Amino acid sequence: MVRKSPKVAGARKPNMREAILAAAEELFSTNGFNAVSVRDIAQAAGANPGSVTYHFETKDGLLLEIYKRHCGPMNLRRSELLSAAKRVRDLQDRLEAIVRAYVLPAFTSGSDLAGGGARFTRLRAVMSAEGNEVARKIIAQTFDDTSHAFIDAIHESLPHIPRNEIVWRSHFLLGALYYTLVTPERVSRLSRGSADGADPGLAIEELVRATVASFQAPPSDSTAPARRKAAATIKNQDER
Amino acid sequence: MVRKSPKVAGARKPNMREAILAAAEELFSTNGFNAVSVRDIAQAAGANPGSVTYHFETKDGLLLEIYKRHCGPMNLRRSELLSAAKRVRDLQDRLEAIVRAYVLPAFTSGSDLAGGGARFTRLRAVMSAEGNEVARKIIAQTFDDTSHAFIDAIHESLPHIPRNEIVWRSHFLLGALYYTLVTPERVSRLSRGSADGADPGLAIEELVRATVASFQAPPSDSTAPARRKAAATIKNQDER
DNA sequence: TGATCTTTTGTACGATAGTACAAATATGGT
DNA sequence: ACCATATTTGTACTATCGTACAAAAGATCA
Repeated sequence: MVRKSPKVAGARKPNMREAILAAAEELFSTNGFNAVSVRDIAQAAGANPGSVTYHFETKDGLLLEIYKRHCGPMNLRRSELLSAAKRVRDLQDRLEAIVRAYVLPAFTSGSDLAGGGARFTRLRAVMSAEGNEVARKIIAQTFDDTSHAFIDAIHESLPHIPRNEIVWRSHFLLGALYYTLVTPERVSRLSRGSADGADPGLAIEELVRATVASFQAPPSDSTAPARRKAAATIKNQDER
Repeated sequence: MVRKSPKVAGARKPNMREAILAAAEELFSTNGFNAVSVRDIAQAAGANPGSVTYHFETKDGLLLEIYKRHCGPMNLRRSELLSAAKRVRDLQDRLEAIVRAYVLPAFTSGSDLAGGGARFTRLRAVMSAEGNEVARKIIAQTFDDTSHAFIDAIHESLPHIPRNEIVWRSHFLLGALYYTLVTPERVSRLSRGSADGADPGLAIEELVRATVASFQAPPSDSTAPARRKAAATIKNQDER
């Protein structure tokens, strides 16, 4: 008897299903959904186009499976890191730990898939930019809980900042995160080669540092009655 | 006689070329390049598919023309606002003015095209996510000068921050900007309806506020020899 | 008005898309 | 060895893609 297991036969042979998933992930995340054909994916995976249909039925089904594969592990990792971060005493350090707990799983692998973290996050970035419907549904279902948990945790470490401000700023964090994964070479180009946009460690540190500071900014509404002047001057110029 | 003017006949008749450009802009910026067919564009513009070929030769040519149409005005506007911002005396206020000069033209119109600013910025976001080649070339040629000008200006108002840090943080700014235009409804959803992600005025204020704070964050390198401890603890946990 | 040029229309062609499906092959239990 | 099942292959169908191009329609000016 000993574990025959009709599916996922342990390891030995190259698993076509996995190869297709990996190829699709890579191609979708760099070229977008519509620019990649099922034939492209099959070729990259060393498979036959029919195999894709066999394993995933449709192209949408393939995308859906990629999401299902990654969402669980990544959110689990985030929960673990968030729990640990919440136990940090010092409020400043706790905030940084929370932000790091959000950012880190997006760059590194959320499961045993090699390098899958950054690739999957890049995929999510591209799908959200393309307004992909399949992705939109999954994302709202799967990530909103996590997002709320992080927003609440950040809010607790910054009680004087209104929750809406936290929402905005965590939205900006996600945008920065996505963009860094989608266009890392732009950083290298603009910094004249002295910084590598594709270096995950560096990107994480920079992103965490900047984001923590942004969360700590004073709220926009009904505060700082002074100061306003110079900014208002410029603003009037802006709008003719 | 009285103004016949072969092109751009003043107003009266609907200008097909403009209609096609507008339709393409809208469709590309919401669905991506590859998901939109020339026929879709023609239909949305009330034109014949052949007209698109006549005016722009190819689909790529149409995209190129959209970029040419907007890049000049938007960069001009940014230059004007940047010049004004640089004249602000107070360093803190100047930084805010510079950031605003960068953000504002991306939301509001850079020329007389109605509401074109946000739409075109959204288009750039989507194209960059899809790795579109036509866009990539134009962007590097057209926007890098502007980006450097802003980075330098910010650097001058924050002399103690290394230039590379400014590059990273302005990169994050652009990512946040893009993402806000691409997925505004996410803000509304997460803030439980009490904030409208699609409100440009609100988005600009929040973005400027958060970004200014992020620029002012202390540099990551070789600073703050204390503090490090708690963060390092969490980090070790992260990496197993 | 008639001649000339610009713009729009209608249609068609070859390429490629997603997917279906039967045949071929590999696999694992008996 | 045999069978049943799982997987892979090869191929074909239909739809739609970007684009070309000739004909129709509209505009401009002598």
